Amino acid sequence: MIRLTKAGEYGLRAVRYLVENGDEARISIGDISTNKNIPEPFLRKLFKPLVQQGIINSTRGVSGGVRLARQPEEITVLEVVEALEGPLALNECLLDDAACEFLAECGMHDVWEEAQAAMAKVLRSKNLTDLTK
Amino acid sequence: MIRLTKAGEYGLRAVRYLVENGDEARISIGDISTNKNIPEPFLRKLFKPLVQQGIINSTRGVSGGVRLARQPEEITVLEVVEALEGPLALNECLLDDAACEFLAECGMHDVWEEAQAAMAKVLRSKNLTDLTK
DNA sequence: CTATTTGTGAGAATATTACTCTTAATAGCG
DNA sequence: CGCTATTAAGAGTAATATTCTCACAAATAG
Repeated sequence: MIRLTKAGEYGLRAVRYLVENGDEARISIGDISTNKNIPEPFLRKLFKPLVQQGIINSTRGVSGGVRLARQPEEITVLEVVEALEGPLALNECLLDDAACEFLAECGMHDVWEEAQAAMAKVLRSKNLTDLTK
Repeated sequence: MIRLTKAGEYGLRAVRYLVENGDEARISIGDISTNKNIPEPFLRKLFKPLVQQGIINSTRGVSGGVRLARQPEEITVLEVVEALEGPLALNECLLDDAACEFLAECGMHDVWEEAQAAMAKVLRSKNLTDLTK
């Protein structure tokens, strides 16, 4: 179906919330969940890859929470999407040549590659401040 | 995960087979299935939307089968992909505004729209003869 | 120590994808 | 005309991925 999943949708929504409320030191995942209408335990999971990817910074305990690890201008939308959804790959063969049993005579491989590059270019050209406009 | 499904993969493969074997009047789905290594009953189902969309022409009975309904140069890859996978929509909000509960303040909508347009442009610029190169 | 907040693992519910089996139409032949 | 072989069409089922929940563990400020 070639569509963003809830993981991407929710994750982006949460990150945008952090961009807009970046003044405050740290924001709890519970807050984000309430304000952005995202199931809390699910959202909690989504932060794991964002932290691993160096996009988000988290601390536990009282007055802990999450915040952007870098300036929003320095984080591209592509980066966030790939952290949440895995590497962009419109077709499996773009990730792993072995996945295509007809690679040599495929014909589609190059088309997908070109389409994906066009899409990636757009997502890479936007940073997190672009989302608040 | 934002990825093509087997429906798109198999369907495109089948259509390409028709482009390459267009000389013969009609080709049975069983033939395509054997030659392109696609589960037959599943492939059968994929032809329904292709026929409805006016991409493929089918007749039942002895010496029946399927063939392209138009010249391959006049069929774009986008058309085939959309017949098989449904309309291109990287996010649900691009299909139906009501799907987004935060539309007014979304910020992502325009980004997805732009990314999708870039991708669609590539897929629209390719026709079926491009797949045989 | 205690209240608070993130982290983790197992797994249930739901949606999507992939596949199979049965039914209907068609052409050709006797 | 009616039977039969052949082929597409449609209904129904199984497998897989996604989404979400729950229970508990680990860290931290005060």
